[in-house]
Amino acid sequence: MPAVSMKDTIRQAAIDLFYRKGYFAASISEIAAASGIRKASLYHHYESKEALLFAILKETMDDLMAHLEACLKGIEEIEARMRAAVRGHVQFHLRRQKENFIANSELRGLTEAHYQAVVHRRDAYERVFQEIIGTGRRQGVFAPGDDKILSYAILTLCTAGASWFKPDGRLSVDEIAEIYENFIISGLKRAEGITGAVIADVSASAVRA
Amino acid sequence: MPAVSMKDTIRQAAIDLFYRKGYFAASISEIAAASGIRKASLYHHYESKEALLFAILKETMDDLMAHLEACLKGIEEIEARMRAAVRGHVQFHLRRQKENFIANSELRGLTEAHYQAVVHRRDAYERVFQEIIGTGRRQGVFAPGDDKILSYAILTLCTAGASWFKPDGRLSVDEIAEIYENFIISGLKRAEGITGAVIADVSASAVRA
DNA sequence: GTCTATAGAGTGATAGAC
DNA sequence: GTCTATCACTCTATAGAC
Repeated sequence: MPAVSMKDTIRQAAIDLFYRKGYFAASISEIAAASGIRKASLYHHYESKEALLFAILKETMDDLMAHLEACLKGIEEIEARMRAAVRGHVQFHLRRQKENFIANSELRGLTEAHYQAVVHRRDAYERVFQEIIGTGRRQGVFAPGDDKILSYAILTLCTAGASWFKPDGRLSVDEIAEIYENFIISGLKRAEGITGAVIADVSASAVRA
Repeated sequence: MPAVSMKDTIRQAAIDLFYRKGYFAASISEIAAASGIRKASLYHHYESKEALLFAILKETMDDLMAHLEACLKGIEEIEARMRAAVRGHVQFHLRRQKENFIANSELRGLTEAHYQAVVHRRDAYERVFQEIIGTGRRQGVFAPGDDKILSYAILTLCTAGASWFKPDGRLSVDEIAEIYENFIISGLKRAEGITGAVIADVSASAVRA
């Protein structure tokens, strides 16, 4: 068999184009051209443009979950679990930047059934984080708070790294992961002197409906 | 003059459709239909689809900056400034959810010149946060850290709220803003016992190139 | 300021030869 | 498994009547 199959070549070309131009702006012709074939030939490997998008998103979500489970395996202490989960999330998103970007921005291109399949996987992934946060809160390791909102906050914070990260930039994947780790653990534990007092609601005037 | 101009009606219809379907997936015909006119008539008000997108994004960015400046006006103490900035950012994003979502996801639809104009505005906005973080760090109020990365973290964290927030949901805008405020201030100050020690880099095996 | 009509290009997808 | 050719449709945008 060949080093890489045409199916994988198309996949990679699609990931690249969906990332750079967006799912709707990238055409089947372009993807085929980037793969070195004509557009009609592409339909031998994927039955539709949407099927190609779904194949990418499904595999990304499955790999993401597998990576998280591998990162958490054997770790019991709750702060260590949170650190490992954050580190794993950041690693995966920075190393597979394009796919993760697509997985977070192109869900609208999916059919209803495929959309549900991807969202169910995403929900299961988020639940792992919510469980760690809830356990830590009940153990008194983390400050009181809303598990769901905090999980969204943590996940999007790390995910966002993928949108500005440059592989040969100033900071390495692990350095960035460590910055996020410390920020998040501190945010969850709550620094001294945080009262939660509500300050004045400034200038709603500048905000329209 | 009319209560709302056709130009504004089109603007609102476009915001709604760009938000729900994405810029490329939403057509001029749909926007016109939602505005109660034919598509040819739309070109009397906006010279192209891209001009319509730019008008929305430019105004959103200008209003965002104006809102931040109003929130910070007269506040000197650094922690209070950070709280006010976060609160203002969350308020604006939750109250003008759709426009902000578009401003964060549809930049690829702009011409090069218009893209630059929006990005310059976004950079200026981010610099306000970086300045607060840097000042706080130098004053010793916040822990050592990377101003830029922390500013991206803070901004995307709050921005993300706009993607799951429901105006008549369980929590109000101000309650959400307060959760973020406390999380961020804690993250910046750093909780006790955070050493910054690097834990093992787990299972790069599950992550492909 | 809105309309009908249409230009001109590109889209996703299919038929059928090789 | 890739090709050429084409279908049926949609898209942004324009011309010109009213």
